[in-house]
Amino acid sequence: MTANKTPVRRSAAAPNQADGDPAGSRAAILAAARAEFAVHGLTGARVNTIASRAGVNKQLIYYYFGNKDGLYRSALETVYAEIRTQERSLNLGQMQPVAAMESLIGFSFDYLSQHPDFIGLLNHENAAGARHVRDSDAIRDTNSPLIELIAQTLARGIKARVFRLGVDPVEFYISVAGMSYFFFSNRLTLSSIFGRDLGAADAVAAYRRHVVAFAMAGLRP
Amino acid sequence: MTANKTPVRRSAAAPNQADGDPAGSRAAILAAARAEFAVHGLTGARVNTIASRAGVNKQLIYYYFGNKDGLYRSALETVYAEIRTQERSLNLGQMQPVAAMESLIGFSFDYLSQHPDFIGLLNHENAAGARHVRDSDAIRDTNSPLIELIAQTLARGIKARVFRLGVDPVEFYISVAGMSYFFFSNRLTLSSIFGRDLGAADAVAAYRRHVVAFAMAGLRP
Amino acid sequence: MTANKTPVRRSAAAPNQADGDPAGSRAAILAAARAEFAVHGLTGARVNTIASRAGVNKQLIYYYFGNKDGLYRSALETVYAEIRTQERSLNLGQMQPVAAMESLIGFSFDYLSQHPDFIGLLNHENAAGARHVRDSDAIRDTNSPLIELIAQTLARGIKARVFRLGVDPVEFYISVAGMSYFFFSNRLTLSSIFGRDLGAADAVAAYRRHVVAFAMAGLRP
Amino acid sequence: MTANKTPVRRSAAAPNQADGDPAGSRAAILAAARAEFAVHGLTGARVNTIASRAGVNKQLIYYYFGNKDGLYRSALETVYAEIRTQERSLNLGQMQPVAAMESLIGFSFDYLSQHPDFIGLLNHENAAGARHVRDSDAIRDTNSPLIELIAQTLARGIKARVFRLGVDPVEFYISVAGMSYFFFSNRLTLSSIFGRDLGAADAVAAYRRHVVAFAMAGLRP
DNA sequence: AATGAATGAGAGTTCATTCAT
DNA sequence: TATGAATGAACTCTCATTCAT
Repeated sequence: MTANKTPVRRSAAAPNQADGDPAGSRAAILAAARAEFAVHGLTGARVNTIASRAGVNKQLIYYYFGNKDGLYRSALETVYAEIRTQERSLNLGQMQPVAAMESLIGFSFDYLSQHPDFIGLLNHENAAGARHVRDSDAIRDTNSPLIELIAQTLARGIKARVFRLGVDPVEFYISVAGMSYFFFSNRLTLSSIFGRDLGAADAVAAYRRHVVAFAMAGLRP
Repeated sequence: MTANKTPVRRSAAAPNQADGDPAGSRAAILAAARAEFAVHGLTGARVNTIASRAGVNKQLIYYYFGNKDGLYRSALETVYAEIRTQERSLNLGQMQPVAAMESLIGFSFDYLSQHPDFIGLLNHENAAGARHVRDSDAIRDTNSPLIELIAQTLARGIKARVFRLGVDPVEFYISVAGMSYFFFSNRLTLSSIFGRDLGAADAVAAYRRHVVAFAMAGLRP
Repeated sequence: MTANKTPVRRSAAAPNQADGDPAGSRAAILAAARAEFAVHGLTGARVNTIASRAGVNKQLIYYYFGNKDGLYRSALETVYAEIRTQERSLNLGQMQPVAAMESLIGFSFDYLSQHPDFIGLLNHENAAGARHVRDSDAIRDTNSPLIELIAQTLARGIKARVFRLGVDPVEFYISVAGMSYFFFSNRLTLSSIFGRDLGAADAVAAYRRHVVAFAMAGLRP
Repeated sequence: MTANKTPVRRSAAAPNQADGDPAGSRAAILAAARAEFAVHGLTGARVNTIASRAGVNKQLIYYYFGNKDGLYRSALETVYAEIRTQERSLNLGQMQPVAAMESLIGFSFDYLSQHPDFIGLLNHENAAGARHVRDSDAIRDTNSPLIELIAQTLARGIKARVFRLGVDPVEFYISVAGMSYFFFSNRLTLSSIFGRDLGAADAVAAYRRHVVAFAMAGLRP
């Protein structure tokens, strides 16, 4: 009667839930939201689905995030914060220009490979006018270190006569990211059209090698 | 939509409508559908919106296309048919390998630049599992001549010692298309993040030059 | 097989419904709305209740009136239009001033007696800030003939030395209407407080006599 | 309510709150409740709004009043208790009948003028069936001294030959209260309809004079 | 006395679709 | 070929209320 009075909880019913754990509930909602929004976009996503995937009561979403839009904004900001954190952990200063640039290209490829949510969210956000990214201080204020990294590495490579002159860092970034992004983003239609399974591990590995080689070739003097 | 809906007279109100013109009505619906699906995807698109943009009665959509899914499939097939037609009109056989390849890269860039609907439809289709592209005989059967064109041009260039060996046509195509596709697809978020208007005419022109130069550099022996 | 093909309809299920009769459906919705809004106000009213009382599908309300607010506005305008029509049918020109004024006071009493919806709608509208009345052109533009009638009758009575000078028509109207309005509007609490059933027919009749006598006494020179 | 609800710190934010002051919290809740119920009625009122206006945690309302209905009942009883107290402070015995009656009419007008909450609560209570007034012992048991005061004053006036015979005190009360009540209760719609601002101080003062004069004229022998 | 977290029921509204002509 | 009327299912969101501390 005294000890173990903890009432029976409905835990373990849903996979990601965190009952009685505020921070956990919030995190579970965000994780489920990212996945759902990535696939269906803001309009197409279902709050019901997010709630049940997160293992929480639907209304808790409104309690924490106000409305669907607020949840979407939070999911978007979380995703951007994550990639920025990853980008910041890149340490290329010690490496030779060529190796540094190869790392950077590889990182870009690998990140997209491992974060399909990021791609999905960005695609829908762009299709819908990118209003949320534009309006989010949190996203705009934590800017990417990549452009700066690229610029520095390009400069070092030019000095070392291994890279050619006249490459704009932003354009270079867009090209490199685009080669990877398009591969993952459009993998399904491309696989259908070409009759080749681009999701297979060896296809991915081969394309990774191609991207690195191709981009590096584009930098040669 | 507000008060006292005494049936709204819609004639001559909508720009794309074609009263009493069967083929015109059908075409107007398809055009409106493409635009709507491109922005919102299959789930997010609204049949009501498509009808009013096309200037036709909503029920006419069901009369012609059965249901929303049928309309989506038709829109998708139309869009693919269009790009295939354009691709087929490319005539590179007479050109030198370098010029031919530059034409091809430029064509890919320009087509995406001029057909944002195509990008939007593909993005949503991929996000939703690419089921419709996979299941459409019409799309799969009219396969792209680009891979073959690339392969032939690469071979000619290798023979002429202007291109290097070992470039896979499909991978090359994905890289080249990706550089352009990502630029247009993600133009809005990229503009926000980089604080640079990538929609401006000079930015587009500059990036086009970059893409051609960069891809060609990647082919040098 | 040929004749009597009319499919079985669910008619006669709900009392006020008018299946397949657009004007009837619209009217049934409005009637149900008036009753519901009169009792519960805009916020408290339930669209579900209105639909089922009208015997129509809930969504038909949105089809015809856009939203709850549009329905409320229409109900309010209908109710005002009705009382204006009744007021206009008053014909006092032929009567002697005293008889004319007694008719007018009696009309005001009787109308409120027979239209509890009108009272309920007005009470809620005032409680909520009277925004809809203020914003409705239809209501403001069809102004009441009562003030003019009162003014003319007062003038005739003064000339005939049966009414005193210095009575403002608007203030007189408000007083007379108020005596009746308050009786019907607050009948329930007044009955409770005074332990007297003010809804009983004889109580109503007695109060009617009182109002006429009291108001007329107030006009004596 | 918008994004990222990290628990809003509400202390010192709301004007009426009384942190750590039990009686103050209770009073703040009641005051907020009266205002909210007066405008929106029992059904339309929002517990959330009352809590935030009172500057207290929503749950505290349940701690003190059980549920929304209990809070409503308390608000209603408080309001009735207040007017009864005011009524009891009237001291007309020393005054001449005419002056006494004028005081009484003026009191009724002034009280309604100064207590719009009272009007709002009564209106909604009547619209909803007056169940709470009927069921509240507290309200029914502390009956109004006004009817007795009116009866005594009328009797004194008849004796002094300044009032006529045959005026029923309850009917007289309803008429007098009605003239004032309707003016304040329906001020907004009346202002709209007549295009005259009945909330202006001079309009109120003029109408007060009218009511007193009109009612007194109705009592003349 | 006071609070943050959580929930079930139900509200208004949207939407694809069908009916009937 | 074309349209207005009508509907059921589902969706976002609100709200009173309870839990647990």
